[in-house]
Amino acid sequence: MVTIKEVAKKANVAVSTASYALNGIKKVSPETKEKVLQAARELNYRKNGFASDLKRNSTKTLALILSDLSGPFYSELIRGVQDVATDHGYDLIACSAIGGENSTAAKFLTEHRVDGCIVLAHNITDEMLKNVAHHHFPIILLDREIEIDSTVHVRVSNKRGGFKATEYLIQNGHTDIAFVSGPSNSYDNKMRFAGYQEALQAYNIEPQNKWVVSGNFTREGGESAANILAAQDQGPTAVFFANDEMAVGGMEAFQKRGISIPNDISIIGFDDILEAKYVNPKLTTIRQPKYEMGASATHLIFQMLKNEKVNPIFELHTDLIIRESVKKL
Amino acid sequence: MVTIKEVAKKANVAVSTASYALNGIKKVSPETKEKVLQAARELNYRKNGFASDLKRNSTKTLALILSDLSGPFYSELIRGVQDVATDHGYDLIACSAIGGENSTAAKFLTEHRVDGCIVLAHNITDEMLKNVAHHHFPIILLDREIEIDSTVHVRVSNKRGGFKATEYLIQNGHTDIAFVSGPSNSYDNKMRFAGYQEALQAYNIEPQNKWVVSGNFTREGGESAANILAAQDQGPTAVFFANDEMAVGGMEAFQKRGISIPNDISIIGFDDILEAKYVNPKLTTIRQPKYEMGASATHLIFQMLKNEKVNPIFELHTDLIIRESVKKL
DNA sequence: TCATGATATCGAAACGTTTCACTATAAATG
DNA sequence: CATTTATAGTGAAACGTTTCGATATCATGA
Repeated sequence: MVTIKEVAKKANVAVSTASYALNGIKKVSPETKEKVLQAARELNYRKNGFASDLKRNSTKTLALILSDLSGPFYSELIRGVQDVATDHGYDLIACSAIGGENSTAAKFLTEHRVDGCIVLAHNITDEMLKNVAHHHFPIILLDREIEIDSTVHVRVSNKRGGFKATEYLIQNGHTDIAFVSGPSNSYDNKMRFAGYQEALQAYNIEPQNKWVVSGNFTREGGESAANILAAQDQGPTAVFFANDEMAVGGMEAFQKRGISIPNDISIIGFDDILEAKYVNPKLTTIRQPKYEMGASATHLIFQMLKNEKVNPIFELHTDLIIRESVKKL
Repeated sequence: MVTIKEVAKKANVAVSTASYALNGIKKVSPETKEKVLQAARELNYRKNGFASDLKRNSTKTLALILSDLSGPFYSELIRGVQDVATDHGYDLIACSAIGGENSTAAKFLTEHRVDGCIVLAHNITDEMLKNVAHHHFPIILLDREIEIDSTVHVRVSNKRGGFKATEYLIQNGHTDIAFVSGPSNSYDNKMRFAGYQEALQAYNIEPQNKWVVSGNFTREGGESAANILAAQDQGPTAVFFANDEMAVGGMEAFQKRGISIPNDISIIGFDDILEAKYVNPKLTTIRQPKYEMGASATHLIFQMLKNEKVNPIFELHTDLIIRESVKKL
């Protein structure tokens, strides 16, 4: 491994001069600069990033912590993060939280390996975040409930979104509305369900326990939830799936049983994933501003890095996207 | 930022002792160890990862370099990488090559910030890889052509796959077979096309230029390619899309024009993406062993890190997955 | 009792940078 | 000409760890 010392020696200058030259600092004359760069080229010098980060005490890198690198995840959200980070001249890496305490995520979270983190991972414990959060290390939390000092939440108005979805079904004449829920430890899911309940109540519709079934936010979960609903003798006329992934699975399952959408049953989802407009019929859903979530989160990090005070909660709103999967009764 | 020095002072030991204690090295008595850990806990000490990497001269992390973090990309491949890396006690980070020379990827590639790299990104130039490759820094290349010393390629037998796909159509009685190609700078695409041509020749079918159209590996590209083909007065009876993404778009476009699959036209894809079995009709395609690609790539890295000699090319094979989108004529 | 070895601890050097405080030279000022 | 100022370059300290070699303590057994 060739170091800056060797470059300096080859160029016949002090290592400080070499460093200035390599970093393009004006203090050095054009000739010596060229001499140094030439030497570096000849030796194929590559700087050691750690050494430099260590000295500079800053990495100019942000980490995006995901439950699992191998997705599926919101690519638009990532694009939002990426764009803003790049704008600020920062690098972005993504790492996985699989393995909890021993995960890569944990390593990056605890060992000062980045200047800030965006956490979108259920498998990082609140405990761990508490231990690691402090004023000089900005952490942005997505889809979480707990309050931690010096930590910021970016959220979407899930409850209002759940309300809107349900209300839309009601306005189309439905009263027998099922809810297919995600994992019970998801904050998003909890809020969407709350919105559903609130809408039923607002319109004086009696909630039916048999119509809330669990689907775990996965396509397969959606399928089995649909099967459960379809098997009931007194089934619902509309289903609100707590995310699109489940809705897509559910539609598939209904159709396989010869149940037509939206003629026999209406479907609404949540998220507006890419696929939503490619399924048949196209899925009516609640859109989350995913790009904006990523971008806002990242903006917040930079504000925190500049020691500006920021509001501990940042909420974005949702939109109803009307397509073809809901029929007026 | 509390350092190991402060921990040592608080525990009344030398910093070396503190280091031994914190790293769980036997040399230190149980009592002092506890004393140190206690002090560390009280001070909320977090080690500085760089300093430690710098000294140890190893990071125990691998980087996966992707064209764009915000996908779409092969999650199974990533899972393969992840699993093997974890098995070896290594961490994995993903970074984006957007921005070329100034990308995060470039930074990780050049600045010794990881112990090895897997590159799945067209936007990293061959030039750059050449500059950075050397014996102590394992780099595995996916979907690339160039030969660089001390660099290893993991490939899939794209050509045989392209051959198989085309042959399957031929065996089903098709002779008028279109090819929808990906970007011309993709090695994968080039080989799949070569397989297509070879199969036509093997069965004495005259290739038709008007039936090879370009779709850029994207869904939209697939749609427009399908539209071009559908507009021809003498259209093909079967289409081989060079990847599934395009095939899905193409199917949508055909169906929108009232052309039924597979009754009016047969479709075959390449990749076997998750969606392939969810579209209607289910897509017949060539499966790439994506998990195995990731896993093999990572295994190769570890062999290289152990200074074992490895073959510069590692090829995996493809399988024909028969579903519903091809009809026997 | 005295050498022997094991055990626990310590001090200091090292990893490869960056940057501060300085010096030497040359140019500019009055 | 004497003095200031700007410029180009240097040496050394520092960043926070790990680890080598040395030392001190103490029990062991001949």
